[in-house]
Amino acid sequence: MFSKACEYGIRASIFIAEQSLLDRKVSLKDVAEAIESPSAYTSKILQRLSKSNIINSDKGPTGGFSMDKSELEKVKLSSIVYAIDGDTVYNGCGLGLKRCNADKPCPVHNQFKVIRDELKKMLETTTVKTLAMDFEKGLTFLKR
Amino acid sequence: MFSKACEYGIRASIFIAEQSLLDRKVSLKDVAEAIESPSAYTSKILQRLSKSNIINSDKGPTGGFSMDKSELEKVKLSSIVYAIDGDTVYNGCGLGLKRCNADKPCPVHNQFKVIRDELKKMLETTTVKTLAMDFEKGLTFLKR
DNA sequence: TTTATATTGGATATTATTGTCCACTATTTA
DNA sequence: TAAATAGTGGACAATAATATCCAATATAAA
Repeated sequence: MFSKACEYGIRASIFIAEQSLLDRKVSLKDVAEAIESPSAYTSKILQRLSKSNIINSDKGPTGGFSMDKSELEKVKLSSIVYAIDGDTVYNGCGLGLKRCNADKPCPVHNQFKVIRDELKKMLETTTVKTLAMDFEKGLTFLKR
Repeated sequence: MFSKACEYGIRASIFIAEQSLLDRKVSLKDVAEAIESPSAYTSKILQRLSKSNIINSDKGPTGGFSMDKSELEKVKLSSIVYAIDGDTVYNGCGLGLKRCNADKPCPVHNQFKVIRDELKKMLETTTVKTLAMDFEKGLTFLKR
């Protein structure tokens, strides 16, 4: 569904959000351990999220990654997916055609449209804050 | 969503099915041209579909690929996807966790379950025959 | 202002996927 | 039985995705 980079990105964001709700900045190492991901690779992903203004990053001692508590409910899963995987999830043809659309549809265009629209709606309505709160309560998990 | 191999596999099956409905066997070259895919790579994919008994293949002159007209409505998209991509579409965790399930769910487990179940249902109820008939009518396209 | 710490950015390595090449086998027809 | 045709299987090549390494930069605190 998503690239591995995007999966790490979502998991990392949820962890950073959860820690930010507790007023804690986290280091790259913290993130990589929390979501069980290769840290150097995770670093690249966090850079992209930072450049897309989804997370904050601060250098130096006392530095680390964080998210603004006040803006947390504005961050939807769709923003993260878009920042890392672009819009292929929404616009890419299910059968890989370059110019597949309602006028010149691939054989599964309509069937996929239903699924895709559902997915889009879900990503656009799910906030990182909600996911972070569930994670904080121990209801969900970010590794294994 | 699916691997490129799987996309080619689905497109190839629809083309072979359509031609079989017209009682025509098709060559590898025919398939590759019809779906605009690299023919040597397509060959490998057709081999897998053949081994999974989704398509027939005959060697020698007058040989080629075909599907049994009488069994065409029994062939669902799900069989093709399973033959090429396995069950990751259904069972893989949306965030890449190895042991994600209802008991120990990832943060988006439930949200994804809804989408995934829809997708599964769609793949299991869509027959290649229907898709081939729409394609035959010129309603859908397999390349570009 | 020096030191320690943490992210950044670029180069590089590894792995999986996608794609190619070619000799071989099976089969039909002449 | 020879020749032509079409798929098969194995090795190999190219590309993209994933992952690593390390020097550079920024910054806080001593």
